[in-house]
Amino acid sequence: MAERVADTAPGVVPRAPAARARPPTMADVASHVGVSRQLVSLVLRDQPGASAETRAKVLAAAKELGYRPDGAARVLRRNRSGLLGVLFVAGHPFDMALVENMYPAAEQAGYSIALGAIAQTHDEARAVDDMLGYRSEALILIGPELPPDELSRLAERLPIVEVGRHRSTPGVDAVFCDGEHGIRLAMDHLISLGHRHIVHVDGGNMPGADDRRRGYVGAMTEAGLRNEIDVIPGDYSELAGHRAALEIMARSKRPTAVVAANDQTAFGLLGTVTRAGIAVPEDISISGFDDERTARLPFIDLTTVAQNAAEMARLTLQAVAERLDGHRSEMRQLLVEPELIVRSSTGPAR
Amino acid sequence: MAERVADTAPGVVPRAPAARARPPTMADVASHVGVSRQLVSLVLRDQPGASAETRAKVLAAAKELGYRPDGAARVLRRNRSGLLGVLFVAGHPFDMALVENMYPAAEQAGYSIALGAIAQTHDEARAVDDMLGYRSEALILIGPELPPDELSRLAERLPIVEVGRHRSTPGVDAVFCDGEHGIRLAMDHLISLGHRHIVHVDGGNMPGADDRRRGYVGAMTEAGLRNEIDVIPGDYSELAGHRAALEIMARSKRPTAVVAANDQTAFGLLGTVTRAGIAVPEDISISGFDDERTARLPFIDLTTVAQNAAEMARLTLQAVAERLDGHRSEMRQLLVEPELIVRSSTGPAR
DNA sequence: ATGAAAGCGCTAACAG
DNA sequence: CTGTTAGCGCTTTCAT
Repeated sequence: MAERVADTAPGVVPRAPAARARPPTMADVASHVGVSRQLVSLVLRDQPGASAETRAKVLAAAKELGYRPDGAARVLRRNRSGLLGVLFVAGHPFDMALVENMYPAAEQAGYSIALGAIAQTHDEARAVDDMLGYRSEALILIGPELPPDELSRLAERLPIVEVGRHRSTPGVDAVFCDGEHGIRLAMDHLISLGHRHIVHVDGGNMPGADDRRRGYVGAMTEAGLRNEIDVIPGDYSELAGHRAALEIMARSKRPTAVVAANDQTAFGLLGTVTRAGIAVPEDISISGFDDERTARLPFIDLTTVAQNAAEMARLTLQAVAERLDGHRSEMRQLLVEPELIVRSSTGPAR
Repeated sequence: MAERVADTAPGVVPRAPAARARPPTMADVASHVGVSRQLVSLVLRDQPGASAETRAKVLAAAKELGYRPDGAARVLRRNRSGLLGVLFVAGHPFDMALVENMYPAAEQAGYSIALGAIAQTHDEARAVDDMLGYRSEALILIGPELPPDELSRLAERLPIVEVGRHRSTPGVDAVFCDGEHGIRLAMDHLISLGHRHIVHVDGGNMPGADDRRRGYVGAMTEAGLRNEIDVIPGDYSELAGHRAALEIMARSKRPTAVVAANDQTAFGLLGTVTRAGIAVPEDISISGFDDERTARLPFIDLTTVAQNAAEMARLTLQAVAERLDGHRSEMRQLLVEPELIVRSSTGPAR
């Protein structure tokens, strides 16, 4: 691999060898002020028991010395880490949206977040292990793929919340979006636009995909379109959308609308048919699910079913707090209602 | 917000109140086997000093009791966390690719990774604070936006590596891709295809954008196209690509090729012109930078400059290890050579 | 090969 | 309001 050491920019003198001094401890702060360690502890935790004067002096000294509390020591002593392990799949846009919303939700509940990415290089079991190693007090699993019995086993040790899917895993809380209803919203919209030949590109066995498929089948059935039911298998990926588009374009009789199981699949469909010269929505309507960031881009402008990530994060933290602080022990499943966002990728049936 | 508690699936009996027993300690394992704590410690750390028989018994007991070492206690005692703080921007695809590659690189070097997401809800300073709170031994900042002097100040406390940009920040190591050379590769490719009117949509002041702009200007100049130099301002986003596409389409004399500062901008360009019925590459050629996952999708198939994320992660960990284990104190800047990947978004000038 | 003693930096319970 | 004492779970001497 090509690699070399670049010259340091001319004129820039590298600093003296960074002296990595032992970071200051509470005792350092205390002796600097001339009080006891414990008093410093009180002040830094905003506990009553120190005079305003002492308080000010301690705070000043802490800042001056660049003191930072040692998390390890605190955790050890308190026997609480205040940490919530959040697992997400690297590269799944909606997972990232949930993660972003977990930060403020956790902060409000008085917890902080330890992130674990799931990737080819780092599987879910490893990530769970990491979080357990950090002494996480609860685990928030975004779209977990771990088998339910393993989660149940984990749930005996600490509270677990599955986000984005619900498998009625014993002992495990779940926060998820009503996928069946969400797809029905999209279907109602399309049917009201006159579409009858509507294809669903499903999500295979990805989290929540079965609900969405059920929504499609239910809506078609109730609209008297049982004979038109047409599910193309997929897996929530752009590639699945691409493949489905190729299949559809090869048909002699094309559908007038496609309901994708998620936004990524919808992008695959949209990108592929557009490049083939098929106009959206004039020739074919396409809808997605998630309302990820890219769905809102003006050149995509995808009609989609929005999952409310902020609300899901809020409910997740509520569930966690009830377990940790409220001593709830019965499992809960919290449902968030989705919302249809109509944009320009859907239009009247031709 | 719509919300309700879903019924627990029929037939599923929620488990008994999960008894959150105090996790077993080393002492528990020791007394279970009938040896001392210290011996258990040796065995679990694979240190010599225990008989094969004892070793086996200890391991068995640990597994049986579901023992997990307490990270906090270990860190406290060893006075090393073994943790590397990795900061990334939530939703930046190439950042995620780097993160993925950091895991195996860190593991090989004997470190583990603490992840900090940078998002609207959680700015870079907060994320740095989090990492410092976990007692990270070094900070790996992917495309940092923090001012250089702040980084320099941090670097007095612990090793810092900037990944993806280089600002010759005193005391801070940098691992980055040669953006100037990368863009020149793309330019050479386009010029050899006969393009002369080539536009660059730049990355404004995003990490690495200045190098890439310099590459464009240099290549144009050397090709005798100084008068054709044409830079449209951008910011590495799809939206910037979209806006640039609108501007280009409104012109009476359109360029025959566009060199985008990164892949996201290229997607914005590609998506916008394609939907407007302009054919790529027949009517216009488009190239990107990064080679993120989506660039490889068949319906995008973007000609782009690949940054080698695995190599960058490897060098990053090398830099960290040299500081932490090898006691290097001079700053280093490590350059990774990019590679042009020709796909179907570029073709001969019309 | 095994164990005893000490202590990492902090906080909790209690005494002054 | 301030200080004392003790100990979280582990690793590191050092002695046996």
